[in-house]
Amino acid sequence: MSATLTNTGRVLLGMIAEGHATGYAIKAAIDRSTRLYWGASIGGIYPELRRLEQAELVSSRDDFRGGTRRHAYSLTSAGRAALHGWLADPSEPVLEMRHEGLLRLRFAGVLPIEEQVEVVRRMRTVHERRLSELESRLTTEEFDDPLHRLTFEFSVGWNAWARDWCLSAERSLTRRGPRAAKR
Amino acid sequence: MSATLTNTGRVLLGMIAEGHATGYAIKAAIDRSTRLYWGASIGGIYPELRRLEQAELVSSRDDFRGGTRRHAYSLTSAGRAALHGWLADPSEPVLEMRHEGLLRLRFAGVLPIEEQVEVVRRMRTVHERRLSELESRLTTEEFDDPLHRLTFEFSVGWNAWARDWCLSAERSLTRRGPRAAKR
DNA sequence: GTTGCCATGTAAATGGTTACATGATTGG
DNA sequence: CCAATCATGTAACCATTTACATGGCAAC
Repeated sequence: MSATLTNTGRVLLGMIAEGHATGYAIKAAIDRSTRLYWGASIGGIYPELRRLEQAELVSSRDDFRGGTRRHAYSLTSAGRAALHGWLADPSEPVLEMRHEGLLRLRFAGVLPIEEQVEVVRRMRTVHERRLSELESRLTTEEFDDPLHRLTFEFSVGWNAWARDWCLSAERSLTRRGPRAAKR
Repeated sequence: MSATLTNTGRVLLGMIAEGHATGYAIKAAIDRSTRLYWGASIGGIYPELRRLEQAELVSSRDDFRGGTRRHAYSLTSAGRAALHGWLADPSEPVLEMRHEGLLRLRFAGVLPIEEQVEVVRRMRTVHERRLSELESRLTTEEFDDPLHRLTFEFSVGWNAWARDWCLSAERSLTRRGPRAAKR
């Protein structure tokens, strides 16, 4: 039974397809790329790899590096099929966001207007920090895969857009003026 | 002890501050506004309300509507202080995304180029669907609170930006041409 | 009289993060 | 020889989602 492939499992399949063979290497690859829009933490990766192996979507061979035993995973044909099936799946993909900065702004009405602007400013710095980190990586890192680069650029663009939105929100809040307090 | 205020708890405080008194009404208000950037589901709301009450951040009085008992919550002064403290908190706010469309695109390299474009197209329709839903609500619904409107407009803008990004990604993938297959 | 909404609640399962533990290898 | 990195793993915990269950009220 192909049964239930978890979302973390799908990332693993994709990463293994790209040639990242060990749990450790996969984790590093996730941190370099999908973490921005789909995270996975090390504590969940190893058990999930074993589950995938049990489901026969991946196979592993022991690969000794000196005395260190590591598991080198590769896709089975069922795994390749599962990956393709997921990519071509016409069902609505998950899209959700947890944006505490926006959430704070949503409730900032209880604060005086100057502090409301501060809330947006702090929201902006989050996006700016992300943006400058990503932009510097864009120049220093190599992007082997064109789709890795493309999705990376999505993150750059979205953070830039959000920063600009914050700037314009700050202006519109300030324009309302420090004395035009919300009731 | 003010101790640990969970993120769901914070949304509840904010909603109660706005005058949404019952768990049910709070849930409805969340669905109308913060769901886009901070969800909470009904199963978690009632227990969390009781936890907040135990922590003395909110107080409830029984409010009978005929034979239906409902709990009308309001903020205590400690609750108001906790809300203000959170809003003014200079620490880095949470910002994360789960974007399956992007994730699929990240791994779409295993597919032929025409199907890669399809992956982006499906990602675009997600944003388009959201966008048209939000835009229609923008004209029909009333936005009592200006910050409710502002954060709502953020979601509109972000989905529009993402749709445009998809369109340009589709063009750049198509330009690469159906014969320039990825290695 | 029945459908749909208001209203509250619990239990189980899910999915994930964090922290801890271990140990080998590599490079300075 | 020490620190950093490679490598795997487990246990505890956490928040949240889903499903189920109950029942009154309002409108048609």
